[in-house]
Amino acid sequence: VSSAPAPQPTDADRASIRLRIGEVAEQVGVSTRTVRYYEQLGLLGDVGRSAGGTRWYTADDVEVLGRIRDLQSVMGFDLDQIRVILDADRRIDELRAQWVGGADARRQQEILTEAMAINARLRREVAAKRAQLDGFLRDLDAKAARYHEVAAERGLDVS
Amino acid sequence: VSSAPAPQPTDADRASIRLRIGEVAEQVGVSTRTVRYYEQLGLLGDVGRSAGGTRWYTADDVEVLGRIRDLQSVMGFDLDQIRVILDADRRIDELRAQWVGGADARRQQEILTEAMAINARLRREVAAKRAQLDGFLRDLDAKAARYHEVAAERGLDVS
DNA sequence: TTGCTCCTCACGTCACGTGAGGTGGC
DNA sequence: TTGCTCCTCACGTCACGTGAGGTGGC
Repeated sequence: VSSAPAPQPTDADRASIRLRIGEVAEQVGVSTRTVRYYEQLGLLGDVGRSAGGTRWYTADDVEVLGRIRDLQSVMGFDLDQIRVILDADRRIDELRAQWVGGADARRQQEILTEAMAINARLRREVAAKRAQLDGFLRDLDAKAARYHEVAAERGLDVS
Repeated sequence: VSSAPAPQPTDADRASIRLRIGEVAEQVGVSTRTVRYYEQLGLLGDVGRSAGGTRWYTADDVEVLGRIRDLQSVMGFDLDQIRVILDADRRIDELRAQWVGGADARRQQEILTEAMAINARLRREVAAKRAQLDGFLRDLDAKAARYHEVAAERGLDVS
């Protein structure tokens, strides 16, 4: 952990960064088995390999893995649902790359509309989950209050 | 769905209510297989049976099943972690029942202290999860804003 | 050259899903 | 008595965990 400010990686850096599976697994907080499993399911696209067979990962791969982990642990989605979201992400990146190419405007609109719909649906689901958590929090606070009452009634020391 | 106000069940009602597995499963929103699995793991205590072998559930059972489902779907806990919380719940209920009995004050204090500790830990975990969800929500809003920008730049209609 | 990390099977586990084949209860 | 629900195996699935046995790379 350096105290110097982390240098912002340029696009060239992002593409040239080459991490081994153990490094990305630790950065993302999953096991190497998990990283290989996601590749097997096709969630990571094409993963680079050295001549000897060792996998090499880029900064983009790390970002995707972090996104999978978030969608899984925070929202509880299964890998099929996550695949849909990742696919939309990728199509949007593609669209962004075609910015100069001036591709079919009709197709661009389709992709953008779909991405916005997925984003909006996700937002609703996250908001609903937040509401559930708030209810949970209120229950816990009510319970804590009751515990304190009982302790006071019985003269128990639970400071 | 009746429009009349639901009568509050008395303690006697709660104990005498007898539901079959399909009814409780539907009320809680899980499968009958899941209800049997939780019983097999010992999360439900002793479940009643008719002479023919059919399981009978009380209102208390429905409450426990709902709690399991919440702890699982909202917080993402596994069944071993949930077992710890349910056990604490049960010890607290026991303590409440011993109110008149005037049991060992030292033991009561132990139980109450443990329940409060579990409650406090749970509260911290729920609050942390809420913070994660808030971060997620901000990301989604930023993304939606970018989509709208891109659409405006390119003159796409994504109303 | 020595370790540490990587590789590919392949079986195990958790939390159920999903029939198969048979009995129970309003 | 007729259905619909319940019962118990038991195999399947998803998302990995966990060795076994062997090779790779600074």
